[in-house]
Amino acid sequence: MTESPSPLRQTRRSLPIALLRAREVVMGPIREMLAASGVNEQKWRVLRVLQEQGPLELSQVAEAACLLLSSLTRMVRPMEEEGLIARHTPPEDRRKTVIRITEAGEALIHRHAAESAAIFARIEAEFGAARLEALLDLLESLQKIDPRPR
Amino acid sequence: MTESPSPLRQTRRSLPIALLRAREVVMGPIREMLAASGVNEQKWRVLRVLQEQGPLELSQVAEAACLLLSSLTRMVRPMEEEGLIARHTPPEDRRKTVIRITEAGEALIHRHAAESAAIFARIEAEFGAARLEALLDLLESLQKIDPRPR
DNA sequence: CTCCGATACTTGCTTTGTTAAGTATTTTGC
DNA sequence: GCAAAATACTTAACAAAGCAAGTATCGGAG
Repeated sequence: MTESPSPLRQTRRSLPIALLRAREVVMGPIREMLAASGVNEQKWRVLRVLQEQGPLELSQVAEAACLLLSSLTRMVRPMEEEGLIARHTPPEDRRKTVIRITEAGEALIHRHAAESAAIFARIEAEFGAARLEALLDLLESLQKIDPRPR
Repeated sequence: MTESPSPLRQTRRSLPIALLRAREVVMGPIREMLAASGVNEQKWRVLRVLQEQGPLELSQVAEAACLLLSSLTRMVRPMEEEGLIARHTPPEDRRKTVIRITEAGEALIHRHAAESAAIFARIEAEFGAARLEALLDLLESLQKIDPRPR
């Protein structure tokens, strides 16, 4: 096989693909852990946001949990029925919906707190705390750029 | 607002969220660009893989483009009908399906090559070439770890 | 007070992600 | 050879992502 494919073989490293794969590595074990409780990654993110930041409007939750508002809307009813969150409409602006985490929701988070911490500890140990910090710094500042040409 | 929410406000930086947001920053403009041609991000990834690596078996494409095989299977027929790729079954192993990019597919890539390059050039310029390299290195080595506890 | 544009969600529709099962071909072990 | 295991997809079914369009409030200009 002389293997000199006509395509230019640019094989430049791809940032989009690297981000996808990294996400898989990190979230795979988390998803696995959550499967036992019947919550998925998105519900987990919503609960974490509510637990860390207190009651929020749907738009704020969507922003913080990296979800589209429409996706969140569809998650809210099931999560309320499962007793994980509670919602109310503030009388001063009835367009809004504010949700908060319930005790059952907090309990669910605490049930997984140890394992979740173990997963991230493992990542930190395998990867190195310093490199993890560096990665987070880079990712954070990447978010600040405006990639639109012109 | 005294703002001292009862939840512990751990506000630890979250690797999963950071990866999600970074992906949005990078892929947002690409998706926008592709919308005009009626191809989505996944088809774009498949075409790029084929263009860079030449004809491949479905499994190999799925691996390279970060898709599940079942997702790829579903995309292949429409992409073939749109004339972007061609498929054939190698006689020496008729379980396999090999796909390659067509001229129309290459044309589509070339139509967007300039804009795509501009987007990544913009990212590189805003973010810094050295930091981009560092980020890619970190992401690449993150993929190599095994995050399962124990 | 009333109409108009902006907000904050909601819904509908299509495509994808994910899992699990199913089908068609090889390959292997006796 | 030949049944059993492995490989390489396919299909089915259902939750979730994304996008566009629709609904209910609100805030303001006249």
